[in-house]
Amino acid sequence: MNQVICTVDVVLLTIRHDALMVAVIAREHAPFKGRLALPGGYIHANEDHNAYDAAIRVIKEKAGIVAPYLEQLLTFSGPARDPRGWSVSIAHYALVPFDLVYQADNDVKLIKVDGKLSLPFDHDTMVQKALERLSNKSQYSSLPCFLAGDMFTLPQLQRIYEVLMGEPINKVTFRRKIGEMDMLELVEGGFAASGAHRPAQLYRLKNAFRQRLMLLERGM
Amino acid sequence: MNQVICTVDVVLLTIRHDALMVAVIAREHAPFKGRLALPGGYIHANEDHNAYDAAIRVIKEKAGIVAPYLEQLLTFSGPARDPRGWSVSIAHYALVPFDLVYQADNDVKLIKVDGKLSLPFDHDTMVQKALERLSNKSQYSSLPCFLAGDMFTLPQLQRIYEVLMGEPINKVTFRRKIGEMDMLELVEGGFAASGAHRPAQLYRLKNAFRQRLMLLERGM
DNA sequence: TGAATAGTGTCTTTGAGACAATATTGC
DNA sequence: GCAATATTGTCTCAAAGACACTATTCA
Repeated sequence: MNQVICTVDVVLLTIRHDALMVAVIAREHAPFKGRLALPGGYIHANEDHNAYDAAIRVIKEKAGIVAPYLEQLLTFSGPARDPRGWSVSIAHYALVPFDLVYQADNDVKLIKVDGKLSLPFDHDTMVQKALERLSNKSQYSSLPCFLAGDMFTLPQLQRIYEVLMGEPINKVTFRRKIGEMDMLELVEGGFAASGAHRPAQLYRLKNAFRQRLMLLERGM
Repeated sequence: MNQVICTVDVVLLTIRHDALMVAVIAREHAPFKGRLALPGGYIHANEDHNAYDAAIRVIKEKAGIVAPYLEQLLTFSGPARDPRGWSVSIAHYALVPFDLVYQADNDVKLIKVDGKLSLPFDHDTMVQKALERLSNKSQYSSLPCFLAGDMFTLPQLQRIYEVLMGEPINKVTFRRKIGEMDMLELVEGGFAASGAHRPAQLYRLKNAFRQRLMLLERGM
């Protein structure tokens, strides 16, 4: 009556060339052995403090990194989503700067999220729900900063916001909002030169905002 | 290694005399037998289609009603939250008009949520998270309508919004927003007389909005 | 008629977006 | 200087809130 399989899955997202990418790995075991799927695994009751810790462990084991941002997404459940039987998967989503995924020693493949994914289980739905959550939260928080690297320019950050929200933002408004949030500090003497034009000032997140989200009263 | 207990819990909320109340029931079995706690129970793998259906079943069994609004909240997990062992509880929250809870034949008790609750397990946290979610969603959606009855006046609805959001709303702005959402229809000849003053017009939700939320671009 | 709440009109203030002017770089 | 992008100033327009006026009921 309570034969329920308990797992966690992680929708690990990053951004590259103005495109959102999701991390997938070839499955080592049945079911769907060899197929590309979201990183995931059983909850280890003897080892994990809770599902969040299980997700941290999965990211570390499968992608070799510690994600700057990780949040519980939704829990998927039912008799048919996993051929092994009635199952529960506590889905999470993680945001990681591209360099962090790329430099790590892992077998992760990155797939653009705008095409058809055709992942096994209900992983397509998980990705879709993660994108919805991300799109919503980006409108009224500092969440997108976790996809930028340690240092970034305001035009770069604006492009990230635009990719996540799926629509252009007014430049003046964007800078006003970022100013209101008061979460960035200027990198002294740091400029990003990228061609025959004025270089952009580099910024970094203030320490206080590396651990928590800044919320906006009114959205972007 | 995968000895995990799987349950669902429901934060069933209603509003009475401008105060938010949560439904609790005396526990029939150990642990915490006799203590007031959120309605919940094991997932029945042979019977439930998924966790959402399990929550519907729990509400029906324990409170004798079908909630107009039900949504998955968060999943709570860990070795210590339930004395029976490493457990997962998929928490949901439900919104129900007061009359529906009150008329039903059940053993539900309603407690104001503003005092200290001291519920067993991590149920206090569940209630707190439900209130946060409710407060957030109320700012930019029609969610509070599910706490009103079949018919209601605009002043009544405004008071519900104010209770959920925890702050007063400008009357003119409120009516402008409700008008924009275009989700209410006037009840012909329906007025709520309540004393020595002009009676208020009764409205009801248009049919299309009984099943889905209306979202606002900018919040209340 | 007076008190009380419902409902509406309108003015003021605030904030978002448009536009454009200035700044800095490599060629 | 010219092209290209960064950064900032300012004007315009739309939305939110304040205020007040009218409407309707019962005592």
